[in-house]
Amino acid sequence: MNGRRTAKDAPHGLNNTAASLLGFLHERPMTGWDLVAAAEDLMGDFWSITRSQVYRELSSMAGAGLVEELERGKRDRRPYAITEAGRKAFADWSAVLPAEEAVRFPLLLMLTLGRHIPREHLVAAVEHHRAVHKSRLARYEDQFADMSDPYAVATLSFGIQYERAVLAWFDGLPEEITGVPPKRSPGAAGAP
Amino acid sequence: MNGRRTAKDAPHGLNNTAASLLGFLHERPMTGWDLVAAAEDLMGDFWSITRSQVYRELSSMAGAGLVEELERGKRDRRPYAITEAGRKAFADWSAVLPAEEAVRFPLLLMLTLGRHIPREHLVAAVEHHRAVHKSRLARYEDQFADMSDPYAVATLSFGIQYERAVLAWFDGLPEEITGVPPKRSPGAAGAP
DNA sequence: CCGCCGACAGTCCATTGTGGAATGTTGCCC
DNA sequence: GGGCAACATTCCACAATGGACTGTCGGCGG
Repeated sequence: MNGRRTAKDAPHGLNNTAASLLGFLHERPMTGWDLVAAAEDLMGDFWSITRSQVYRELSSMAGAGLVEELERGKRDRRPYAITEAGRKAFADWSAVLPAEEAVRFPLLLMLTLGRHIPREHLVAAVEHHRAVHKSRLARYEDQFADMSDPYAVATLSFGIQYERAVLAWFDGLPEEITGVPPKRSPGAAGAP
Repeated sequence: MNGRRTAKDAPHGLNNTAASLLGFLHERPMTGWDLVAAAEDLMGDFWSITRSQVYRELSSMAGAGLVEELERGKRDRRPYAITEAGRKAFADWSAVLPAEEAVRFPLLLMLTLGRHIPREHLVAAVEHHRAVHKSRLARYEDQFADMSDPYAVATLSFGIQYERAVLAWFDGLPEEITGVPPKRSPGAAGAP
């Protein structure tokens, strides 16, 4: 086919979560707790890592020599530093094309099956989500003000564009689903 | 067998995957294979179910009496029909507000860590994804033509809006990442 | 008529990811 | 000096994924 490298034959052996940890550890040594906080802060809604996963990956990477455990601190605090092998593995990972995104949207599932669901439930679900997305967009636009790092801005911009698209989509939903006529034309296919 | 209350004994006891299967089975009896195909076809990129998961849920729901196994057909084909209890469980599920969507976007992870990644890798990743999204958008717009069911249209519209947003976002990415100046203003914060 | 290839159908398993409960520690406020 | 909130890790059950594996059948070339 195209001979492109995919995650399958990758020589680094990292999953995305492990790679993200190594990425953050480039800045400074951190504990699992710190790493969860950093990821939550920087990528919050479009990438998620969980405590359990983080600690699991850290100890497995420690075993593989990609990170090393530093002196324990207060409260059993256990910082890890990246090693040379870790930098190498991260560099290898970064050379591989990232996989396509996965979107799991239960509301869409519900709408797809909408034919078999009472209208009032559909309406309630849509209204709920509309509110959630509205407030997320507001939050992102707020954050956008004090941002300068172009990499952080890129991620945040994605969030803003995404939320705007979702909101526009809500506005174009047909009366069968929302109970009220669309605010805009279904908008999806026609010109903007 | 402990007395603990888990998701399984919740009012409806369905996870989203199980619920989606019951939803499809409202139309007609289907096999696991058919169900995977139906889900793939209708919700493809924004909801995914896997074979393993489907067969597991089917046999567990058969045990719970939510579906019943019909006569085996050729090639071990094993259709399931929804039961009254299944309809009830689905109705209960449909009354609950769907959870928020989860977006896992490895490219965003890569960009967030972009500071530690050679520019050429970032550029390659972005270009690759741009192509993927461009062709997905084209595919959706094609499909849009022969669609009448408003529920299917709603899902497809989401796809179209989403892909357009992603493409616009690509166009606004800064030179640090793409290697070329943005085609549009970063667009995220300013007025449309 | 036979052999075999490719699409169909289901099973199994390792790994990854999620969510929450349980446990312990420490700083700090009253 | 007691108690509470925030910090930090561990453990576990369950959900979801993806690929390998097995078997079945339909149709086509020889």
